[in-house]
Amino acid sequence: MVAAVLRWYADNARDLPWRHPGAPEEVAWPVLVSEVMLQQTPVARVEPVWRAWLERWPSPAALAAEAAGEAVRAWGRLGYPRRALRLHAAAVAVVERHGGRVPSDPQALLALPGVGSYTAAAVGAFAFGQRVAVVDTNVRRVLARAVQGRAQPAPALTAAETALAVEVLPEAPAGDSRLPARWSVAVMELGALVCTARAPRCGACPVADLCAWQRAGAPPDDGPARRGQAWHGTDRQVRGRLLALLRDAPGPLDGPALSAAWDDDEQRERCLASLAEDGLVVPSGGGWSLPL
DNA sequence: TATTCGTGGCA
DNA sequence: TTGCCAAGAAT
Repeated sequence: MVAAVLRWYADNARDLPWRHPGAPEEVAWPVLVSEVMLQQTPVARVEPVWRAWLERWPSPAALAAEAAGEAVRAWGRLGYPRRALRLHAAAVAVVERHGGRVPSDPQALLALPGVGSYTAAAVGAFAFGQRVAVVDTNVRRVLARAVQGRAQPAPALTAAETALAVEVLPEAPAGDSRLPARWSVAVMELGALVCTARAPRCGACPVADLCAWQRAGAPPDDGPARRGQAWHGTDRQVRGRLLALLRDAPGPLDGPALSAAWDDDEQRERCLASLAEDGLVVPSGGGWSLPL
């Protein structure tokens, strides 16, 4: 399976800018930025924001020197804007705790704001070439099908899935220390381009012949139905509208200006309060602004 | 462990 | 058109 997937990746990998090779100290920050932006966000929407972000803040120190609100503004419409705040906080932590260099130590990475088990592993593998299991939704889906014979992975990451990812992670042969990391990105790419959630292109899959799910006749998902994310009328929608107004405004906005975001006064105020609690907005001159 | 947290494209 | 889903993290 390893050789087939690696061959497929060599021929089919997308040319994504954060994958361009380089010394760890050169690529660690770009990789970290990409991984945080890619959390729950499609590649196509990340790429232009990532380019502008790194042009403006080519190092953690550059970002750390700016107001957090500028990060929120530059985040644009990527969604989950708390990630922008956390990435800014991570830059500050990198400067304060690691001399401005993104750490390679897994525990140090995990300790950074906005960096969880996936992102820490991804930075370790893709920036530093470490042999660590990178378990994202793509990897989980590919392994669920190819190895476990299931249509979809469990609703939440389980210890068994992590153990399986560790089990299939290849050793680095002599002279190719980065092969385990390449395996991880290859499986992710396979999940993103071929072994997709909805309509997998099994005819184009390099491991279709040994896929447990295919061999079982591609049975439908037998797990519990996933509950969709509500949107219309939710606090998320209201928070999104409020923040959109503030992103597009040069300075603070007062109550009347923000009332344009949502008619329901009670819900609007509640959401404003929750945004303030998250640090995404701060009181400013009787109104509100992005954090300073 | 289950929820919460944006946004927009696509089937 | 509506629901699904996209390189998760924090609580």
